[in-house]
Amino acid sequence: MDQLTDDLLTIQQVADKTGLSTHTLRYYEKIGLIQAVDRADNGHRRYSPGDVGWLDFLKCLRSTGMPVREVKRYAELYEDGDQTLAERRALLETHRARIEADLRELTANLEAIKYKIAYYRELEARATGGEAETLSAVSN
Amino acid sequence: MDQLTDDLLTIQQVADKTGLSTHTLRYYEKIGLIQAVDRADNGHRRYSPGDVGWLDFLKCLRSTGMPVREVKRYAELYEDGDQTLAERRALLETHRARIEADLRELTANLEAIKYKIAYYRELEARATGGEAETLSAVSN
DNA sequence: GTACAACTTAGAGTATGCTCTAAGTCAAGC
DNA sequence: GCTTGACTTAGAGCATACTCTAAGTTGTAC
Repeated sequence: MDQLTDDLLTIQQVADKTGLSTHTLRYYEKIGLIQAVDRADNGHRRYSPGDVGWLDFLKCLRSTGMPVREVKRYAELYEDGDQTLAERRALLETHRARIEADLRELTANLEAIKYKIAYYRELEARATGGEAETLSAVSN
Repeated sequence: MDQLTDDLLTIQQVADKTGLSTHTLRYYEKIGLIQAVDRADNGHRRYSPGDVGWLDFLKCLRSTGMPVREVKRYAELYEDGDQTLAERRALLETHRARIEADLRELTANLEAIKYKIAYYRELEARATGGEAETLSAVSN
């Protein structure tokens, strides 16, 4: 059970490769995030390189916060072929805008946290005897 | 019920100001993310400017993905006074590193999505008759 | 004095996304 | 021929974080 014909992978191999658990891989298939995967004669899943590519992109969408139902919509559009290209692109562009907004917010909040860290550092320095420049007050 | 003495705010005013729902404000207090808020004679909450400042920072921590239990830990340390400064700072620095990692991942995934969008754009252009440069293949 | 709106509580319910369990099949190695 | 390990299924369970409900109190406005 090591070298399969073609480049077909077992569910465990795909789990190792993608970082998704075998549970999650079956779950994603069940809810339609990935189309029915081919089976070996014994009923075991055999993932094609295309399946793995899709899973990689799916992971990218999920880890950037696209909700499962939207990934599912995207997957459905994909199955409907080329006539859905524009709609798929629109979906991705909406998501892209969301990510860019998230990045801006995350960056701004990061600055606030860095500022607080600097403030704490100053308080600690003062507590251990040193005298320092004063950052404008930020409590808590 | 408009102008209260001092700068104390009702729960609704704080909700409007912070964007957290009144439900969430009570929930946060119940689970210890914010210490017991002062009460008016009738038992209604009266939020001080300090409470609001803490809620703002709390929001910053939560929206950057710090888990509730960790925010709670931070809140507890804060209540224990100055001797917890170093620990609080350590907590924030760990969180900061997490945010920076998230930013890197988000940025990388954004690039992949932008690339896919560009690929779709090219396919669409080709479909409507135009001939274009070929981006190296990315399916799905 | 009664309607109304804003608040109070404890605790139940919901949304999202997995994650795990139980029972069973199957092929390979000893 | 029996153990072992990887797989299969349906469906239950769990983690996180709210979000809402029901029943009750209070204070002002008419």
